[in-house]
Amino acid sequence: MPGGKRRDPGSASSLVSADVRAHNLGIVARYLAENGPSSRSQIAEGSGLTRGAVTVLASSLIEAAVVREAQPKYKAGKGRPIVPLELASDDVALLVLQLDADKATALLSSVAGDVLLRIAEPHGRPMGRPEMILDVLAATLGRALEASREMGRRVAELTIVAFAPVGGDPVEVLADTDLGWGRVDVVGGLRSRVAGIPEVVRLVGDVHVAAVAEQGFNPGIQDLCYVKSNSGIGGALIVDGKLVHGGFGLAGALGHLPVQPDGCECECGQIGCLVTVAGPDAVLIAAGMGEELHRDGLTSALAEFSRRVLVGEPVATAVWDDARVWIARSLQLVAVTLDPQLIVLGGYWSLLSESIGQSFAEQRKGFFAAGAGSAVRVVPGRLGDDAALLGALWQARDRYFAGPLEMKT
Amino acid sequence: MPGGKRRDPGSASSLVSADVRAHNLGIVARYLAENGPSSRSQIAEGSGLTRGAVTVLASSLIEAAVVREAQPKYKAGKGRPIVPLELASDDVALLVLQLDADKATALLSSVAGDVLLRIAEPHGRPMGRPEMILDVLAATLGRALEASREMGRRVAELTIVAFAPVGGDPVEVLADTDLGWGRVDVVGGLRSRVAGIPEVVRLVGDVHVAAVAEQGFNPGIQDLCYVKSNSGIGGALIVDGKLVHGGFGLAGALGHLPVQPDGCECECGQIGCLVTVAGPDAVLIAAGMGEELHRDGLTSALAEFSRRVLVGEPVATAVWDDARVWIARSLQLVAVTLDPQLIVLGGYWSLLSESIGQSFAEQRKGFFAAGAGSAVRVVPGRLGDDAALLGALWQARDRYFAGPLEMKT
DNA sequence: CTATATAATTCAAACCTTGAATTATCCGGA
DNA sequence: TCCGGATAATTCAAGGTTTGAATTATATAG
Repeated sequence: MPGGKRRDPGSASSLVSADVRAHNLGIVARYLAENGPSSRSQIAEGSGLTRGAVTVLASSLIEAAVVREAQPKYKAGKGRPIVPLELASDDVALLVLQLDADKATALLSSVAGDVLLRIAEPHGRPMGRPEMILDVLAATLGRALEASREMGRRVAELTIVAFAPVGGDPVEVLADTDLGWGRVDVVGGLRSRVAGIPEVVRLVGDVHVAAVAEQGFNPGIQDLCYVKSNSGIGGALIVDGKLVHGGFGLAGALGHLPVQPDGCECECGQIGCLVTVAGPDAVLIAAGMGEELHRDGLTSALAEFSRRVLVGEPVATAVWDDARVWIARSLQLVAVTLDPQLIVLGGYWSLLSESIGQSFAEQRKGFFAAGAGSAVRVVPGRLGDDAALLGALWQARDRYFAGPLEMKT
Repeated sequence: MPGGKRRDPGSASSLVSADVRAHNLGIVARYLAENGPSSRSQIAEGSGLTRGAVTVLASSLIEAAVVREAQPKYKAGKGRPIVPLELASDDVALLVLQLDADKATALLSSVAGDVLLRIAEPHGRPMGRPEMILDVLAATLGRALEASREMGRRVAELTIVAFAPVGGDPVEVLADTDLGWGRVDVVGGLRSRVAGIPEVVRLVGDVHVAAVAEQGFNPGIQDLCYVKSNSGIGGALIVDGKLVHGGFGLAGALGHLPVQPDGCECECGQIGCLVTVAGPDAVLIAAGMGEELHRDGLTSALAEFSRRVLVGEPVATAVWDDARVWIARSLQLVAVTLDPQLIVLGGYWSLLSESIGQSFAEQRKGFFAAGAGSAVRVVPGRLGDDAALLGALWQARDRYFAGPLEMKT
């Protein structure tokens, strides 16, 4: 029985008929996921497949209960009416679990993208204590799994959105230096706390999947740099349409870009990291907002800081005018290195993106000004806080459709 | 007649039997290119294809004269003797043309990788004059094409290795800012000077293809940063095994990384570019070697400078100790951004790679020291001045074998 | 009620690889 | 000289796949 053959993913591997079929099945399923209910002819038209082929492929998908025929909509045309196909998989769900500084969020979705359940559970636990954090995650996860069970849906895949870069092994370990977690086996820790966790579990960085989501909202963009500031400063890179992980999973950690050669020491050990000059704590302290920070928490304090800058409050403005120059310098360092088409700002920077864009333009003014390289744009993220959840969901959906029939076994 | 169908390369395209065959033909051809003459069984073993399939595929390739049966070597084993298959294509050649500051080089090669001809033509023309440079290139190209004709070989593909980043359009235009070329239609200029230029012409950056070559010599490395200094400072990035071009073709231009915030103005318009503090001219002038530079040329002067540093000559050493810190800082900026597995130093930096590595280690000492990210290594390039030529040749060969039968039409 | 138009299906044909069986070729020993 | 053993290469039926034309299905319009 071919098709289940394992191959070395590094070198070019031989192809076989079954691979063709799997690929084309994926095309049909993804077409439905992206374009909503569609007739077989529409799919054929839009995908380049033949109508006959689509018929056969659709039959397989229907038999596997991945797709079903929907109610024929009221129609206008002349000929035989359309029979819309839509994603079925009513017994399957995708689950995304995200941990923030102040809450844990669970998002349960159908493979078609419909949100089935959203839990946002506030917690007051200190982020620096892995065991307590895992308890919080486990509780939320348990509720989501239970809800899924009640709906009669099997969770095909669990994605855990981590608040920091994911270490070398992309599924097992979370290595966070900012919080001093070292290496923690998140998945193992959750398994020992909650029963019924699906086999397929992925651990992804929040900025990474957020970058994926923002790319999806900017059609045609293949090279993108996403930078976000909330708790700390994080970043992720998309090159040639694909997320960059780097050799050890740390690509895009722009918060620790040593931008200021004669700066002060960062807790990471380097000199003049971007976080030391433009990180949220540094900015709030410099703006004399330490009190708000302790009283209202980071997110509120940053929102208030942004407000003050936007209305032109002198102290905040002065602080920000200093900080955004360093941010712009960092962006230019990345821009020179990678030559992206787009730089997307997330977190509270999205509120202040215009001023960052100004600094960036000044910083970049000279650089090959006559060449095409000056076409890079700086824009605020369009998805706000949901970017990471959405990106994780899209990734999960894409993986699900990569082999729609294999996952049904 | 399917197979010739054009598809949208952006989105996922449907697959068909013919694609399977084309893919597997490519596997067989590439296997022979990489491993030399091999029997059908060896190919089957090494590629994952069935012996039966290899037989059929080989027949097609033999019929198309891409492959032929070689002389059966004297054998040791017991059973039926091996019939080695080797790449034929005796009527085809690949041509690479490279322009340096002091010479133009043409490399004519069989698709199997055998060098058929190598011309190195010194020229004293000023690099800043496109028309004169094109004359030089045209002369060398003409000689190479003529030689190929005499050998009875059709040049399937011409690759021009440019000494600077290639602009947005990856085949037509060379945009060099360091030399003030602006945008020059290199291919058009050559076509108007020389007859018989093949249809397929690619224009690539020297550091880009050099990076490809160095990656090939470091098996298993998928994320690599190649940095070279000779005339100026250039760099190229390989991410997930693939060369990065960036949105506008300028990725990896590390010479213009603004590493020194309070530095002096660069001719590119920015402040504190790496070239201003560690570029070849800056270093030679600071070391009091301006005279050697004018008398012996850049390459000789840099070789002499390297020698002085290696023997510990005080002035050169002092200059270098200052420069390599900035180089190391730049490398760390890239390392944080991209998290590569390997940083390869080319040009005269390869001679001084150890000292650069030292500075880099110090620079990096604190950074996530406990994490996996500290595993990046800095090594000298192994291929010297031929790296670019070799890389260009490998790329051309790979492209040739991507569709061995299509190219025979 | 008929003509028309569009959607979906069917089916022979062509293409691919698989995997077992068969043939080819050489070595070593009796 | 002859024969068994071993390995290489080929052959061939079988089972996938898509294609493309022909066919069937089902609506609307007049």
